[in-house]
Amino acid sequence: MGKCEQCIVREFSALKALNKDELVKLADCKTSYTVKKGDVIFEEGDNLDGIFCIKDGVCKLTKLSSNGKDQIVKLVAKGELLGQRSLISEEPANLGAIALEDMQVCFVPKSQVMEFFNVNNKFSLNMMKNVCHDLKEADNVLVNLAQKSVKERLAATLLYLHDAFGVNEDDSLKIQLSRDEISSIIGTATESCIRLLSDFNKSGWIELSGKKIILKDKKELRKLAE
Amino acid sequence: MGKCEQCIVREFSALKALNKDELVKLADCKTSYTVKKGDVIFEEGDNLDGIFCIKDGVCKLTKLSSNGKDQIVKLVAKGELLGQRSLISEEPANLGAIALEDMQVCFVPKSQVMEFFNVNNKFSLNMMKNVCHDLKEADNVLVNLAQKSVKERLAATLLYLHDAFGVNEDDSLKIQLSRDEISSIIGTATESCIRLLSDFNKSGWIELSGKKIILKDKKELRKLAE
DNA sequence: TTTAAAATATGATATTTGTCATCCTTTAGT
DNA sequence: ACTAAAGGATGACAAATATCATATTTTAAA
Repeated sequence: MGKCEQCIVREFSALKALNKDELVKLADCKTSYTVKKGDVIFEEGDNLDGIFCIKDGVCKLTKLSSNGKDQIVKLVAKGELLGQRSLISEEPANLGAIALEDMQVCFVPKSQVMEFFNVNNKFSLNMMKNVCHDLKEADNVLVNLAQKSVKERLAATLLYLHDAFGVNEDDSLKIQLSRDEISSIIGTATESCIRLLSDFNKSGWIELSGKKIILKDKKELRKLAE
Repeated sequence: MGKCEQCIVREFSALKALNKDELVKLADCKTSYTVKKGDVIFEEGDNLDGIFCIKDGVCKLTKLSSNGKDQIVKLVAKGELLGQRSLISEEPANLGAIALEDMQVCFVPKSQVMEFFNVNNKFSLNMMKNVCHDLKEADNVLVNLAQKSVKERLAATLLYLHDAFGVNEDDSLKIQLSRDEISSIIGTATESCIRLLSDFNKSGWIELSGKKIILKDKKELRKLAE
C-alpha cells in the first residue's frame, strides 16, 4: 500500500493541509486502483461515498443534455480531487467522470473525509476554496458559451488545452481529444468543429496531422479568443 | 438597529446555524441599508470585505463579456446571501450585483463571518453547501447554454422565473425584467428574444401586455424546454 | 493481414440566430 | 401636458451553425 506523503495529489489539493498522522490515516483507508482510457469513474446520479484523488491521467466531467448530447463541463487532471461537491452537498453526482487516458486513482471513503473536516480547519477551508474556484470557472465558461461564437470558443479551448496540459516534444498538444470531445467542450456540432479546425489549419494558425494538433500562431488564436 | 433573529435571511441561509449569542453579535456589527432598483451593490473586480444579506428584493449577478455584452449568471432573491465565494476565495468579485427591484440589504464584515467560521462548524458546512449548490446550478445552466436552442432556453427561463419568483393576482410573473435582461439570461440578441416572445404570444403559450408576462400554457412550455 | 467499424473530412443545403434599419409605445423629466 | 429618451416590436437581410449525405482515413477486432 502506497504512502500518501509524497503523492502529487497531496501537493496540489486540499490534502496539503493534512499532517503526518492524518496522512497515515489516509493511506490506511484509501483504495488505490487504475482506470483505463474510456472507463467510467462514476456516472451522473451515482451516490458517491467518498472522493477520488487523481494520481495520474486526465478525465472529463460530462453531463447528458435532454437533447441526447453530452456536454463536457470540465477536465480534471492529476493532482486534483473528484467528487467534492457531491460529498459536501450529500447529493448524487451531478456530472459523470470518464477517463481520457489511463489513470491512477485513489478512493477515500466519506467517513474519513468528514473526520478530517471536523478536526482540521485548514483542510475544510482548502476544500471550500477548491469548490469556490470551480464555481468561478463554471461562471466564466458559462459566460463564454453564452456570449462567444463557436470560432472564438474553439480558439479559446485550444489555448486552454495548451496551457493546462502542455505539449509533446513536437509541440503537439499533450492531451488527445477526439473531434467529438472538442465539440462537446465548446458546445457545437462535431462537423462544425471539424470544419473550423480545417479552417484554422488552412489559415496557418494550427497544424493538423492525424490526431495531433500543433498551435502555430498562438498570438492570432489569442486575438480570436479575446 | 434591527435584530437578526426574525430575519428572513436567517431562516433561509447559512445563518440559520447561528445561536442566540452569535445572532446578537451579528446584529451588532451589521450595516443595514436600502438599494434602489438599478443600483449597483458591487461591481465585478471589487474587493468585498464581507457578505451581503438580502432582506428584501431581487438582484442580478452579471459578468461583462469581452464582446461588450453583459451576461446574467444568476438571480438572487430575498433570504439569500451574496459575496460568499469572494469571501472564501479571498479574491475580488467575479460577478457584479445590480438590484432588479428596490432592496433591503445588510452588510456583514468579513472579520465577523470568519469568526463564525472558526467557532461554528455547522455554519461553515452550511455555507459550503450553498457554494456547492451554486456550482451545481452553474454547471446545469452551462449545459443548457451549450446544448439548447434559444427557443428552448427562453421557455425554460420563463418557467424558472415563474417557479422561483411567483406570480401576481393576475397570474403575471412577479419579477419584472426588461427584454434586454431576459436576453442576457438566455444569452441571445435582444431582438431575437423579443421576436420569440412574440411567437410564443401568437402561439398562445404566453400572454404579453406591456411588461407583464403571463404563462398561459405551462405544459407546452415545459415540453419545449424539455 | 483483412475487414468492419469508427472517426475524420467535406459539400450541399436548411435552419437558426444576429444585425441593421425603422417604427411604435411607454416612461420619466421638465 | 409635452417632449426627449428609452424600451419594445418588426421587416429585411446577412452570417453563423446545424443537418444530411457521402467520401476518405484511421482504428481495432477477428
